[in-house]
Amino acid sequence: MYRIQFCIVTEKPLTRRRAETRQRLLDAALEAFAEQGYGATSVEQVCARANFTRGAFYSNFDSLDELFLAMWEQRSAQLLHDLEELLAAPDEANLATLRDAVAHVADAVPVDDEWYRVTAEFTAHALRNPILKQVVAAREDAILATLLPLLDRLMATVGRRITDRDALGHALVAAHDGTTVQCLIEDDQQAARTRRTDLFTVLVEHYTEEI
Amino acid sequence: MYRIQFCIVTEKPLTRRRAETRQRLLDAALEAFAEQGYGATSVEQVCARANFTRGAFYSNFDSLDELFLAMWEQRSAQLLHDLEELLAAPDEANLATLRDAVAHVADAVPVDDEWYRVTAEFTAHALRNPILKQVVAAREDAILATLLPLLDRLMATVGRRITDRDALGHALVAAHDGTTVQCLIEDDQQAARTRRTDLFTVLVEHYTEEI
DNA sequence: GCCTTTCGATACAGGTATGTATCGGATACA
DNA sequence: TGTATCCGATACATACCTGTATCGAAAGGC
Repeated sequence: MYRIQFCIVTEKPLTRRRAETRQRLLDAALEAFAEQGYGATSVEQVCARANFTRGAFYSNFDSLDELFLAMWEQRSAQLLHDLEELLAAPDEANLATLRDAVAHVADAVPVDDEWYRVTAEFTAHALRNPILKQVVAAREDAILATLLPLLDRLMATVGRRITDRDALGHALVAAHDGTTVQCLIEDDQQAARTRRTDLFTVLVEHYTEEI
Repeated sequence: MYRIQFCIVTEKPLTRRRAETRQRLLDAALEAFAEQGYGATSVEQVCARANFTRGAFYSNFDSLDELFLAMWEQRSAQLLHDLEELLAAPDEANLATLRDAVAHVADAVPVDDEWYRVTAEFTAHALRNPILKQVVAAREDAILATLLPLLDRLMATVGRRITDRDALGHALVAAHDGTTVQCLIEDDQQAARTRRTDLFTVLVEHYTEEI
Protein backbone atom coordinates (compact mmCIF):
# COMPACT_ATOMS: atom_id res chain seq x y z
CA MET A 1 0.00 0.00 0.00
CA TYR A 2 1.40 3.34 -1.08
CA ARG A 3 0.59 6.71 0.30
CA ILE A 4 1.33 10.11 -1.08
CA GLN A 5 3.67 11.84 1.27
CA PHE A 6 4.11 15.58 1.49
CA CYS A 7 7.39 16.66 2.91
CA ILE A 8 9.68 19.64 2.77
CA VAL A 9 12.50 18.53 0.52
CA THR A 10 15.25 20.89 1.58
CA GLU A 11 14.86 20.28 5.28
CA LYS A 12 17.24 22.66 7.02
CA PRO A 13 18.42 22.04 10.58
CA LEU A 14 15.90 23.75 12.84
CA THR A 15 18.02 25.66 15.31
CA ARG A 16 16.62 27.75 18.11
CA ARG A 17 17.25 30.97 16.21
CA ARG A 18 15.64 29.63 13.06
CA ALA A 19 12.56 28.48 14.89
CA GLU A 20 12.05 31.90 16.38
CA THR A 21 12.51 33.69 13.09
CA ARG A 22 10.07 31.36 11.39
CA GLN A 23 7.52 31.91 14.10
CA ARG A 24 7.78 35.68 13.91
CA LEU A 25 7.28 35.47 10.16
CA LEU A 26 4.31 33.14 10.57
CA ASP A 27 2.67 35.51 13.03
CA ALA A 28 3.35 38.51 10.85
CA ALA A 29 1.87 36.69 7.89
CA LEU A 30 -1.41 36.07 9.70
CA GLU A 31 -1.65 39.73 10.63
CA ALA A 32 -0.79 40.99 7.19
CA PHE A 33 -3.03 38.58 5.30
CA ALA A 34 -5.94 39.30 7.59
CA GLU A 35 -5.51 43.02 7.27
CA GLN A 36 -4.76 43.39 3.59
CA GLY A 37 -5.55 40.08 1.98
CA TYR A 38 -3.11 37.48 0.78
CA GLY A 39 -2.85 38.67 -2.79
CA ALA A 40 -2.29 42.25 -1.78
CA THR A 41 0.55 41.43 0.59
CA SER A 42 4.16 41.47 -0.50
CA VAL A 43 7.01 39.50 0.98
CA GLU A 44 8.52 42.77 2.10
CA GLN A 45 5.41 43.80 4.04
CA VAL A 46 5.37 40.57 5.98
CA CYS A 47 9.05 40.97 6.79
CA ALA A 48 8.59 44.56 7.90
CA ARG A 49 5.86 43.51 10.33
CA ALA A 50 8.22 40.95 11.84
CA ASN A 51 11.12 43.43 11.88
CA PHE A 52 13.12 41.53 9.33
CA THR A 53 14.27 42.18 5.82
CA ARG A 54 13.70 39.83 2.94
CA GLY A 55 16.92 38.04 3.69
CA ALA A 56 15.29 36.37 6.66
CA PHE A 57 12.31 35.36 4.60
CA TYR A 58 14.20 33.75 1.75
CA SER A 59 16.36 31.95 4.23
CA ASN A 60 13.27 30.29 5.72
CA PHE A 61 10.71 29.94 2.95
CA ASP A 62 10.72 29.52 -0.79
CA SER A 63 7.63 31.57 -1.52
CA LEU A 64 4.72 33.43 0.02
CA ASP A 65 2.59 30.45 -0.89
CA GLU A 66 4.66 28.18 1.27
CA LEU A 67 4.44 30.64 4.15
CA PHE A 68 0.68 30.89 3.73
CA LEU A 69 0.30 27.13 3.88
CA ALA A 70 2.60 26.75 6.87
CA MET A 71 0.83 29.51 8.74
CA TRP A 72 -2.62 28.20 8.00
CA GLU A 73 -1.81 24.66 9.03
CA GLN A 74 -0.17 25.80 12.24
CA ARG A 75 -3.06 28.01 13.27
CA SER A 76 -5.63 25.40 12.30
CA ALA A 77 -3.94 22.82 14.46
CA GLN A 78 -3.65 25.32 17.30
CA LEU A 79 -7.35 26.16 17.16
CA LEU A 80 -8.29 22.52 17.25
CA HIS A 81 -5.94 21.91 20.11
CA ASP A 82 -7.36 24.82 22.09
CA LEU A 83 -10.87 23.59 21.50
CA GLU A 84 -9.99 20.14 22.72
CA GLU A 85 -8.42 21.51 25.86
CA LEU A 86 -11.33 23.81 26.58
CA LEU A 87 -13.89 21.07 26.23
CA ALA A 88 -11.91 18.35 27.93
CA ALA A 89 -12.06 20.16 31.27
CA PRO A 90 -14.65 18.33 33.38
CA ASP A 91 -16.88 21.27 34.25
CA GLU A 92 -19.90 19.50 32.94
CA ALA A 93 -21.68 19.75 36.26
CA ASN A 94 -24.01 22.57 35.24
CA LEU A 95 -25.00 21.22 31.85
CA ALA A 96 -28.54 20.20 32.53
CA THR A 97 -30.28 20.49 29.18
CA LEU A 98 -29.24 19.65 25.66
CA ARG A 99 -29.17 23.30 24.77
CA ASP A 100 -26.81 24.07 27.63
CA ALA A 101 -24.48 21.38 26.41
CA VAL A 102 -24.58 22.68 22.86
CA ALA A 103 -24.11 26.27 23.98
CA HIS A 104 -21.08 25.09 25.89
CA VAL A 105 -19.51 23.90 22.66
CA ALA A 106 -20.73 26.86 20.65
CA ASP A 107 -19.11 29.29 23.05
CA ALA A 108 -15.87 27.37 22.94
CA VAL A 109 -15.60 27.75 19.19
CA PRO A 110 -14.49 31.30 18.53
CA VAL A 111 -16.06 33.56 15.92
CA ASP A 112 -12.87 35.22 14.83
CA ASP A 113 -12.89 37.93 12.20
CA GLU A 114 -9.18 37.77 11.48
CA TRP A 115 -9.16 34.02 11.16
CA TYR A 116 -12.27 33.93 9.05
CA ARG A 117 -10.81 36.28 6.46
CA VAL A 118 -7.65 34.26 6.22
CA THR A 119 -9.45 30.96 6.02
CA ALA A 120 -11.91 32.16 3.40
CA GLU A 121 -9.04 33.23 1.20
CA PHE A 122 -7.11 30.06 1.89
CA THR A 123 -10.08 27.94 0.93
CA ALA A 124 -10.61 29.85 -2.28
CA HIS A 125 -6.91 29.47 -2.94
CA ALA A 126 -7.09 25.75 -2.21
CA LEU A 127 -9.85 25.28 -4.76
CA ARG A 128 -7.31 26.26 -7.40
CA ASN A 129 -4.69 23.76 -6.30
CA PRO A 130 -5.23 20.01 -5.95
CA ILE A 131 -2.62 19.61 -3.22
CA LEU A 132 -4.05 22.40 -1.11
CA LYS A 133 -7.46 20.88 -1.66
CA GLN A 134 -6.20 17.73 0.03
CA VAL A 135 -4.93 19.86 2.89
CA VAL A 136 -8.33 21.42 3.41
CA ALA A 137 -10.02 18.04 3.13
CA ALA A 138 -7.61 16.65 5.71
CA ARG A 139 -8.46 19.48 8.04
CA GLU A 140 -12.16 18.73 7.78
CA ASP A 141 -11.38 15.15 8.75
CA ALA A 142 -9.24 16.31 11.64
CA ILE A 143 -12.05 18.52 12.89
CA LEU A 144 -14.48 15.63 12.86
CA ALA A 145 -11.97 13.35 14.54
CA THR A 146 -11.55 15.86 17.34
CA LEU A 147 -15.09 17.08 17.66
CA LEU A 148 -17.04 13.85 17.58
CA PRO A 149 -15.40 12.16 20.58
CA LEU A 150 -15.94 15.35 22.55
CA LEU A 151 -19.57 15.33 21.53
CA ASP A 152 -19.89 11.70 22.48
CA ARG A 153 -18.91 12.48 26.02
CA LEU A 154 -20.99 15.62 26.17
CA MET A 155 -24.06 13.83 24.90
CA ALA A 156 -23.57 11.09 27.42
CA THR A 157 -23.80 13.64 30.21
CA VAL A 158 -27.24 14.71 29.01
CA GLY A 159 -28.37 11.16 28.38
CA ARG A 160 -28.16 11.08 24.61
CA ARG A 161 -26.28 9.23 21.90
CA ILE A 162 -25.28 10.25 18.36
CA THR A 163 -27.16 8.38 15.65
CA ASP A 164 -25.30 9.50 12.53
CA ARG A 165 -21.78 10.64 13.30
CA ASP A 166 -20.81 11.55 9.77
CA ALA A 167 -23.91 13.57 9.06
CA LEU A 168 -23.77 15.38 12.39
CA GLY A 169 -20.10 16.21 12.07
CA HIS A 170 -20.32 17.61 8.58
CA ALA A 171 -23.54 19.43 9.36
CA LEU A 172 -22.00 21.14 12.37
CA VAL A 173 -18.94 22.21 10.44
CA ALA A 174 -21.08 23.56 7.62
CA ALA A 175 -23.32 25.36 10.09
CA HIS A 176 -20.31 26.80 11.83
CA ASP A 177 -18.76 28.10 8.63
CA GLY A 178 -22.02 29.51 7.36
CA THR A 179 -23.10 31.20 10.55
CA THR A 180 -19.69 32.68 11.19
CA VAL A 181 -20.05 34.98 8.20
CA GLN A 182 -23.49 35.96 9.38
CA CYS A 183 -22.20 36.80 12.84
CA LEU A 184 -19.43 38.93 11.38
CA ILE A 185 -21.55 40.71 8.79
CA GLU A 186 -24.80 41.35 10.57
CA ASP A 187 -25.23 44.56 12.55
CA ASP A 188 -26.93 42.80 15.42
CA GLN A 189 -24.14 40.43 16.42
CA GLN A 190 -26.03 39.07 19.38
CA ALA A 191 -29.02 37.98 17.33
CA ALA A 192 -26.76 36.15 14.94
CA ARG A 193 -24.94 34.43 17.78
CA THR A 194 -28.19 33.23 19.25
CA ARG A 195 -29.41 31.94 15.90
CA ARG A 196 -26.11 30.15 15.59
CA THR A 197 -26.50 28.32 18.88
CA ASP A 198 -30.10 27.55 18.04
CA LEU A 199 -29.06 26.04 14.76
CA PHE A 200 -26.41 23.89 16.41
CA THR A 201 -29.00 22.73 18.87
CA VAL A 202 -31.44 21.75 16.17
CA LEU A 203 -28.75 19.73 14.44
CA VAL A 204 -27.51 17.97 17.53
CA GLU A 205 -31.05 17.20 18.59
CA HIS A 206 -31.85 15.74 15.22
CA TYR A 207 -28.78 13.57 14.91
CA THR A 208 -28.92 12.15 18.44
CA GLU A 209 -31.44 10.14 20.41
CA GLU A 210 -32.24 9.57 24.05
CA ILE A 211 -30.54 6.59 25.59
CA MET B 1 -35.11 60.34 8.43
CA TYR B 2 -31.85 60.11 6.52
CA ARG B 3 -30.50 57.21 4.61
CA ILE B 4 -27.02 56.58 3.38
CA GLN B 5 -27.08 56.50 -0.35
CA PHE B 6 -24.51 54.84 -2.52
CA CYS B 7 -24.22 56.26 -5.97
CA ILE B 8 -21.62 56.63 -8.67
CA VAL B 9 -20.61 60.25 -8.56
CA THR B 10 -19.23 60.73 -12.03
CA GLU B 11 -22.16 59.19 -13.83
CA LYS B 12 -21.15 59.04 -17.47
CA PRO B 13 -23.74 58.72 -20.22
CA LEU B 14 -24.23 55.01 -20.79
CA THR B 15 -24.13 54.61 -24.53
CA ARG B 16 -24.56 51.31 -26.32
CA ARG B 17 -20.83 51.01 -26.91
CA ARG B 18 -20.00 51.82 -23.33
CA ALA B 19 -22.45 49.26 -22.00
CA GLU B 20 -20.91 46.54 -24.11
CA THR B 21 -17.37 47.39 -23.10
CA ARG B 22 -18.33 47.43 -19.44
CA GLN B 23 -20.00 44.06 -19.75
CA ARG B 24 -17.03 42.48 -21.44
CA LEU B 25 -14.81 43.79 -18.67
CA LEU B 26 -17.19 42.51 -16.01
CA ASP B 27 -17.24 39.06 -17.55
CA ALA B 28 -13.48 39.01 -17.92
CA ALA B 29 -13.12 40.05 -14.29
CA LEU B 30 -15.18 37.09 -13.09
CA GLU B 31 -13.06 34.71 -15.12
CA ALA B 32 -9.78 36.21 -14.04
CA PHE B 33 -10.64 36.51 -10.36
CA ALA B 34 -11.95 32.96 -10.25
CA GLU B 35 -8.89 31.60 -11.96
CA GLN B 36 -6.14 33.55 -10.27
CA GLY B 37 -7.68 35.27 -7.30
CA TYR B 38 -8.55 38.92 -6.97
CA GLY B 39 -5.32 40.05 -5.38
CA ALA B 40 -3.19 38.28 -7.94
CA THR B 41 -4.99 39.80 -10.89
CA SER B 42 -3.78 42.98 -12.56
CA VAL B 43 -5.85 45.48 -14.46
CA GLU B 44 -3.96 44.52 -17.56
CA GLN B 45 -4.83 40.84 -17.22
CA VAL B 46 -8.53 41.59 -17.02
CA CYS B 47 -8.28 43.82 -20.06
CA ALA B 48 -6.36 41.24 -22.04
CA ARG B 49 -9.07 38.67 -21.37
CA ALA B 50 -11.67 41.06 -22.72
CA ASN B 51 -9.47 42.02 -25.67
CA PHE B 52 -8.97 45.56 -24.51
CA THR B 53 -6.04 47.59 -23.32
CA ARG B 54 -6.04 49.52 -20.09
CA GLY B 55 -7.42 52.56 -21.86
CA ALA B 56 -10.82 50.90 -21.98
CA PHE B 57 -10.63 50.00 -18.33
CA TYR B 58 -9.76 53.44 -17.01
CA SER B 59 -12.42 54.94 -19.18
CA ASN B 60 -15.03 52.80 -17.43
CA PHE B 61 -13.85 52.20 -13.89
CA ASP B 62 -11.75 54.00 -11.34
CA SER B 63 -10.12 50.96 -9.78
CA LEU B 64 -10.10 47.18 -9.71
CA ASP B 65 -12.04 47.41 -6.48
CA GLU B 66 -14.88 49.19 -8.20
CA LEU B 67 -14.92 46.57 -10.94
CA PHE B 68 -14.94 43.77 -8.37
CA LEU B 69 -17.90 45.27 -6.59
CA ALA B 70 -19.84 45.93 -9.79
CA MET B 71 -19.19 42.43 -11.06
CA TRP B 72 -20.14 40.76 -7.80
CA GLU B 73 -23.37 42.69 -7.45
CA GLN B 74 -24.38 41.99 -11.01
CA ARG B 75 -23.73 38.27 -10.76
CA SER B 76 -25.39 38.01 -7.37
CA ALA B 77 -28.52 39.62 -8.70
CA GLN B 78 -28.43 37.40 -11.76
CA LEU B 79 -28.14 34.24 -9.68
CA LEU B 80 -31.08 35.25 -7.53
CA HIS B 81 -33.10 36.11 -10.59
CA ASP B 82 -32.33 32.74 -12.19
CA LEU B 83 -33.31 30.94 -9.04
CA GLU B 84 -36.59 32.76 -8.86
CA GLU B 85 -37.38 31.92 -12.45
CA LEU B 86 -36.46 28.28 -12.05
CA LEU B 87 -38.62 27.81 -8.99
CA ALA B 88 -41.53 29.90 -10.16
CA ALA B 89 -42.30 27.45 -12.95
CA PRO B 90 -45.36 25.47 -11.87
CA ASP B 91 -43.94 21.99 -12.29
CA GLU B 92 -44.82 21.09 -8.77
CA ALA B 93 -46.95 18.19 -9.82
CA ASN B 94 -44.48 15.48 -8.86
CA LEU B 95 -43.45 16.89 -5.50
CA ALA B 96 -45.08 14.42 -3.21
CA THR B 97 -42.94 14.42 -0.11
CA LEU B 98 -41.18 17.13 1.82
CA ARG B 99 -37.83 15.78 0.76
CA ASP B 100 -38.82 15.95 -2.91
CA ALA B 101 -39.77 19.56 -2.47
CA VAL B 102 -36.53 20.38 -0.73
CA ALA B 103 -34.49 18.50 -3.28
CA HIS B 104 -36.23 20.54 -5.93
CA VAL B 105 -34.87 23.72 -4.37
CA ALA B 106 -31.49 22.22 -3.59
CA ASP B 107 -30.99 21.21 -7.21
CA ALA B 108 -31.99 24.66 -8.39
CA VAL B 109 -29.25 26.31 -6.34
CA PRO B 110 -26.03 25.68 -8.18
CA VAL B 111 -22.84 24.51 -6.50
CA ASP B 112 -20.50 26.60 -8.58
CA ASP B 113 -16.76 26.38 -8.09
CA GLU B 114 -15.98 29.59 -9.96
CA TRP B 115 -18.59 31.59 -8.15
CA TYR B 116 -17.68 30.17 -4.78
CA ARG B 117 -14.07 31.25 -5.11
CA VAL B 118 -15.03 34.74 -6.10
CA THR B 119 -17.63 35.08 -3.38
CA ALA B 120 -15.33 33.77 -0.67
CA GLU B 121 -12.78 36.35 -1.58
CA PHE B 122 -15.34 39.08 -1.88
CA THR B 123 -16.71 38.29 1.55
CA ALA B 124 -13.24 38.34 3.09
CA HIS B 125 -12.65 41.61 1.30
CA ALA B 126 -15.95 42.99 2.56
CA LEU B 127 -15.02 42.24 6.15
CA ARG B 128 -12.24 44.79 5.76
CA ASN B 129 -14.52 47.54 4.49
CA PRO B 130 -17.65 48.81 6.24
CA ILE B 131 -19.37 49.83 3.03
CA LEU B 132 -18.81 46.46 1.38
CA LYS B 133 -20.02 44.85 4.58
CA GLN B 134 -23.34 46.62 4.08
CA VAL B 135 -23.42 45.32 0.54
CA VAL B 136 -23.00 41.75 1.70
CA ALA B 137 -25.58 42.23 4.43
CA ALA B 138 -27.99 43.63 1.87
CA ARG B 139 -27.47 40.59 -0.30
CA GLU B 140 -28.32 38.26 2.57
CA ASP B 141 -31.54 40.20 3.01
CA ALA B 142 -32.26 39.99 -0.69
CA ILE B 143 -31.75 36.24 -0.64
CA LEU B 144 -34.20 35.82 2.19
CA ALA B 145 -36.71 38.11 0.52
CA THR B 146 -36.56 35.99 -2.62
CA LEU B 147 -36.27 32.59 -1.09
CA LEU B 148 -38.91 32.70 1.62
CA PRO B 149 -41.91 33.48 -0.59
CA LEU B 150 -40.83 30.66 -2.88
CA LEU B 151 -40.61 28.35 0.10
CA ASP B 152 -44.03 29.48 1.28
CA ARG B 153 -45.59 28.30 -1.94
CA LEU B 154 -43.55 25.14 -2.05
CA MET B 155 -44.46 24.23 1.50
CA ALA B 156 -48.11 24.84 0.78
CA THR B 157 -47.98 22.22 -1.95
CA VAL B 158 -46.81 19.61 0.55
CA GLY B 159 -49.23 20.76 3.21
CA ARG B 160 -46.86 22.58 5.52
CA ARG B 161 -46.27 26.09 6.81
CA ILE B 162 -43.13 27.89 7.97
CA THR B 163 -43.03 28.55 11.69
CA ASP B 164 -39.95 30.77 12.00
CA ARG B 165 -39.15 32.54 8.76
CA ASP B 166 -36.08 34.36 9.99
CA ALA B 167 -34.46 31.32 11.53
CA LEU B 168 -35.23 29.11 8.55
CA GLY B 169 -33.95 31.63 6.04
CA HIS B 170 -30.68 32.28 7.78
CA ALA B 171 -30.18 28.61 8.55
CA LEU B 172 -30.64 27.63 4.93
CA VAL B 173 -28.22 30.27 3.72
CA ALA B 174 -25.65 29.20 6.29
CA ALA B 175 -26.14 25.56 5.39
CA HIS B 176 -25.80 26.37 1.73
CA ASP B 177 -22.58 28.31 2.21
CA GLY B 178 -21.11 25.71 4.50
CA THR B 179 -22.00 22.67 2.44
CA THR B 180 -20.88 24.26 -0.80
CA VAL B 181 -17.25 24.15 0.32
CA GLN B 182 -17.70 20.55 1.37
CA CYS B 183 -19.12 19.63 -2.02
CA LEU B 184 -16.22 21.31 -3.80
CA ILE B 185 -13.48 19.97 -1.55
CA GLU B 186 -14.53 16.42 -0.88
CA ASP B 187 -13.42 13.66 -3.22
CA ASP B 188 -16.80 11.98 -3.20
CA GLN B 189 -18.89 14.81 -4.61
CA GLN B 190 -22.06 12.76 -4.67
CA ALA B 191 -21.94 11.93 -0.99
CA ALA B 192 -21.51 15.58 -0.13
CA ARG B 193 -24.41 16.56 -2.35
CA THR B 194 -26.66 14.04 -0.68
CA ARG B 195 -25.64 15.21 2.78
CA ARG B 196 -26.39 18.72 1.63
CA THR B 197 -29.92 17.90 0.59
CA ASP B 198 -30.43 15.91 3.77
CA LEU B 199 -29.32 18.87 5.83
CA PHE B 200 -31.69 21.20 4.01
CA THR B 201 -34.48 18.73 4.62
CA VAL B 202 -33.78 18.55 8.32
CA LEU B 203 -33.87 22.34 8.56
CA VAL B 204 -37.03 22.78 6.56
CA GLU B 205 -38.72 20.03 8.50
CA HIS B 206 -37.76 21.60 11.79
CA TYR B 207 -38.83 25.11 10.94
CA THR B 208 -42.18 24.18 9.43
CA GLU B 209 -45.26 22.38 10.67
CA GLU B 210 -48.12 20.47 9.14
CA ILE B 211 -51.16 22.54 8.36
C1' DG C 1 37.66 30.73 23.82
C1' DC C 2 38.41 29.55 19.16
C1' DC C 3 36.67 28.22 14.81
C1' DT C 4 33.20 26.72 11.83
C1' DT C 5 28.62 27.15 10.43
C1' DT C 6 24.43 29.52 10.21
C1' DC C 7 21.48 33.15 8.96
C1' DG C 8 19.79 37.66 8.27
C1' DA C 9 21.13 42.35 6.11
C1' DT C 10 22.34 44.73 1.98
C1' DA C 11 22.97 45.76 -2.79
C1' DC C 12 21.73 44.89 -7.42
C1' DA C 13 19.38 43.64 -11.78
C1' DG C 14 15.23 42.75 -14.07
C1' DG C 15 10.52 42.52 -14.51
C1' DT C 16 5.90 44.23 -14.03
C1' DA C 17 1.91 47.16 -12.49
C1' DT C 18 -0.09 51.73 -12.13
C1' DG C 19 -2.19 56.00 -13.66
C1' DT C 20 -2.08 59.83 -16.75
C1' DA C 21 -1.80 62.44 -20.89
C1' DT C 22 -2.37 62.42 -25.57
C1' DC C 23 -3.97 60.89 -30.02
C1' DG C 24 -6.91 59.20 -33.62
C1' DG C 25 -10.59 56.33 -35.24
C1' DA C 26 -15.44 55.30 -34.35
C1' DT C 27 -20.04 56.87 -33.38
C1' DA C 28 -24.02 59.76 -33.15
C1' DC C 29 -26.68 63.32 -34.70
C1' DA C 30 -28.24 67.00 -37.80
C1' DT D 1 -22.34 64.08 -45.43
C1' DG D 2 -20.21 66.94 -42.17
C1' DT D 3 -19.06 67.78 -37.54
C1' DA D 4 -18.77 67.29 -32.62
C1' DT D 5 -18.23 64.05 -29.15
C1' DC D 6 -16.96 59.77 -27.31
C1' DC D 7 -13.87 56.25 -26.05
C1' DG D 8 -10.29 53.00 -26.47
C1' DA D 9 -5.17 52.58 -27.90
C1' DT D 10 -0.56 54.07 -27.08
C1' DA D 11 3.37 56.00 -24.85
C1' DC D 12 5.57 57.48 -20.78
C1' DA D 13 7.08 58.24 -16.04
C1' DT D 14 7.16 56.10 -11.77
C1' DA D 15 6.87 53.03 -8.19
C1' DC D 16 7.27 48.64 -6.37
C1' DC D 17 8.26 43.83 -6.01
C1' DT D 18 11.05 39.73 -6.74
C1' DG D 19 14.97 36.67 -6.35
C1' DT D 20 19.89 36.21 -6.07
C1' DA D 21 24.53 36.97 -4.73
C1' DT D 22 27.48 38.60 -1.34
C1' DC D 23 28.98 39.91 3.22
C1' DG D 24 29.46 40.18 8.10
C1' DA D 25 27.78 39.24 12.64
C1' DA D 26 25.87 35.91 15.76
C1' DA D 27 25.46 31.13 17.38
C1' DG D 28 27.02 26.74 18.57
C1' DG D 29 30.35 22.75 18.76
C1' DC D 30 34.56 21.16 20.72
